[in-house]
Amino acid sequence: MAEYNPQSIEAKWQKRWEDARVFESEAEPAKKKYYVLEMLPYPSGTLHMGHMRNYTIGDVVARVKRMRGFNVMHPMGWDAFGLPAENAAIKNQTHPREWTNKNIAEFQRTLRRFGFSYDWRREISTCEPEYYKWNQWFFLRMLEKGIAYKKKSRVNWCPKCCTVLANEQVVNGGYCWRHEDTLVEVREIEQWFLKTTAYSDQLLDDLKQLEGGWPERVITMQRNWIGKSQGAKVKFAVADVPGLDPIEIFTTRIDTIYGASAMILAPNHPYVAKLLDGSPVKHHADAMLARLKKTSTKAEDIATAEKEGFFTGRHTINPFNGEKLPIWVGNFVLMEYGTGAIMAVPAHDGRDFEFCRKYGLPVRVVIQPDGVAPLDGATMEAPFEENENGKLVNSGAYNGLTPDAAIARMGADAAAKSFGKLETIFRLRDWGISRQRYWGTPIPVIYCEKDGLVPVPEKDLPVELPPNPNLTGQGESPLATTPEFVNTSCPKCGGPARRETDTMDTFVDSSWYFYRYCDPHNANAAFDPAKVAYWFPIDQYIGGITHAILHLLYSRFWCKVMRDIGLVKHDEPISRLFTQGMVLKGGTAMSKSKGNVVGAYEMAEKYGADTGRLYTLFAAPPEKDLEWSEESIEGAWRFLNRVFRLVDKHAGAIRGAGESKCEAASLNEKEKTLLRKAHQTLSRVTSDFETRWHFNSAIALVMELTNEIYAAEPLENNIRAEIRKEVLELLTLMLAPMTPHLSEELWEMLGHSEGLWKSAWPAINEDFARDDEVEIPVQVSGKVRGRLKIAAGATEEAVVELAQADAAIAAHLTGKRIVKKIYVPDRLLNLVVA
RNA sequence: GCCCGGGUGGCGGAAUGGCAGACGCUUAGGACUUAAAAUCCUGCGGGGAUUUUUCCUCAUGUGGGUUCGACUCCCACCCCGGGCACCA
Repeated sequence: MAEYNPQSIEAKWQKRWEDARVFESEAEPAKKKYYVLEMLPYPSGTLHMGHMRNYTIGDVVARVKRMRGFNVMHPMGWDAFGLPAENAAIKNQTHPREWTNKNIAEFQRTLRRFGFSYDWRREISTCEPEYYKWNQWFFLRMLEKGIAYKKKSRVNWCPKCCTVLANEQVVNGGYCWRHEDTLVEVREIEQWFLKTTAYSDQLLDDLKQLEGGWPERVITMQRNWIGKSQGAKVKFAVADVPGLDPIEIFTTRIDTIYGASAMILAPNHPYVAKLLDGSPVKHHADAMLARLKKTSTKAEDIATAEKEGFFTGRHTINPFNGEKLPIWVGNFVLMEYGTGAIMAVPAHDGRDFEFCRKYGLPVRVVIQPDGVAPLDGATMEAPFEENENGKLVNSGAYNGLTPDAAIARMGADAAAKSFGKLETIFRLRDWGISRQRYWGTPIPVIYCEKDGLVPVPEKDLPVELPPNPNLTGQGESPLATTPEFVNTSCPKCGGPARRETDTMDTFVDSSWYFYRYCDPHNANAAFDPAKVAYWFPIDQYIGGITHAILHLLYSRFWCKVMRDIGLVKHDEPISRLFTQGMVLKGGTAMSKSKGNVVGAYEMAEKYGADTGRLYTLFAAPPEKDLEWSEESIEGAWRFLNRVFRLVDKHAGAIRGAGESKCEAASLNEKEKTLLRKAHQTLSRVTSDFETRWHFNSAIALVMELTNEIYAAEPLENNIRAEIRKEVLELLTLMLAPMTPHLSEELWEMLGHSEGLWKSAWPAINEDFARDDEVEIPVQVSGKVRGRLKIAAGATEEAVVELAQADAAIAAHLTGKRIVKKIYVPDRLLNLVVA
């Protein structure tokens, strides 16, 4: 009697897989390909079971597809640049590279311990010059095309850190994450941007290509993020300050313009100061402005914040009817959206209604809903916001038009008189990629006094990070205070020049890394387009919902840029996306800071990788959150032991049985029953793997089969060795994608000299799987009153006759008339009585 | 406020409109053992009837509806989780 020893079994098979190079694959156009990918990890801390769930799901898919005959690429790499490495380096007086590489080694050790079927030859690390050289190369292409550009932009600046903070590092409504008593300032700094907005329409329209393959909610989140809004911009002249240009407003409802009661500006609109200069309200305006600006910070308050504002003392002219309107400043108008100025139409907009009622501004109805008594602006209690089921009133020449028709006409008229035009705006903004940090890709640009901005010539790439940076966490970019990096010569004139000291956002690295996997060691190009053409698009991408917007949007953008410079042919890089649920412990996501992690390596040491893998697949369906339970993992461990003992017990006899085959004709009843169960299980497990991704119910089915085999023990009394072989082999093969090490071991025990990795997914034998006899419930008026054993495929007449002959059922039929019979073949009979 | 998910035993969870609770955990009992662990077997939603057998009945957040039949479809509502949020 052997014992299940996962530690030795797992080490043994990992070595054999590696020696046989089982998971290595090459682009071979004659073969059907499958590219499965899990989001690359940021190597920090240690891997816990939350991470492993992601990789386990991907590995099951990869292994199933291999058994199905696909040429599978399944790579892994490291998102190795980023702030935590730099902060850790400052704290521990080490180099970010040292810290990062130590973590990578630890991550790799853990992933290998779990036996994931990665092609490790394709491993990439984004902090290596061989990789980030191509970030720089792409940047230069984008610079040529005008997609990369520099502009002044507002950034979050912490006066104590003396550096720029990312939005995520601004906490509690405007304070620094590391100095919670320090208010973050807004500063204007020159920053590099990528023109994602040049692709707004494509990024939106191509979402259609992803329908069916991506989760609906991810598509929705991206659509909202891009935020396309069709409307109009209209210029309103300023009435009582000479020499000021007109103020432009944005509206989606130009059809309501005759109902405007005021113009409202964002508190930080550049005109506010000009309008207030010399205004009668100047004396108290500053205090009010400060107050309005303050209310717009805290996210939670925005929902409950009351609309507030003040009159500037100035007026504007409605270009459509020449009406003189007061100009107000309001806290609910955002400078970041549209033009930072709106027209307030209280009768037809909820926010304007609230604001105008509060300050006593007039409410004028200009859209009269169909079929109701005329609305009265003075008394109405809620605005009429619909843009259908109504007609224009009080709108001069436009009276009687539907809102849609009015929008078209008024847009055209405004354009003809050049005070406005219909326009589509987007919420999406350009991607700011400048970071004033060391541990990132240097932006390959040089500033020369004579020649100005000069791109680094391609032959000089990569611009490498200096090995000994001046890392203090203080002051501006560390690169700026490292003279050997900054000082260089101009590629054009050879004169003295300075390098750009900003580095790139790490989302740049992850926007195209999956292309590099196709050709990871190419020294002459980011990749060979032919290899990418074979492997792309990615057939299945698996990761957390946390990346639903930024990473996936940037990746889509990058793909389109690459397509436009001729590197790839597809519009979208990822055909199918799967977002797995989180692993929780004590109700919250595992994280080091919460101290509730279950370490992956420790897990494998205690129970073995196969048990860890099986448990994460069994405990919940993959898209849902999973609450970690130490008791349940014992159950997974017990099950694998059970399977091991079963195979161990029969392996000797099976090996002795040689190559004899199961023949349907010669089977006895017990053999038939067992084979039927095995093939029925196979049939359902196959569909759980292929179409439904219900790994948890697939495992339940395999457990059920195992229980049935145990129930038939001692098998040797009734079931011939070749039948036992067939059944135990199916069991082994069905488990193989989930518990690959154990399955290999069992496969060998069953007498196979060739590795299981060479096996195809087993074929369902329909003859074995077919039921001769089925038990069906019989309902009388929808209530189950009995069960019948019937021959499979029996006719309705035969079944009804049997039912009427059954005493228990007949009892419910006596004295009643059968008014309807519903027979679902081999499933159910329902007799409706009156 | 809007948009997604989700609500089924003590717990995790199963169920193309067709026997609700598969499978696992927990737990109780039994077998094996000097004993324990491991293992194997059996029971385990509530209520009721019954002598074992077994039968009845209620039950998938709440209230309606469609249907011969609803965890599943439709309408309204409640609760939980997530995302977005004054987007003009």
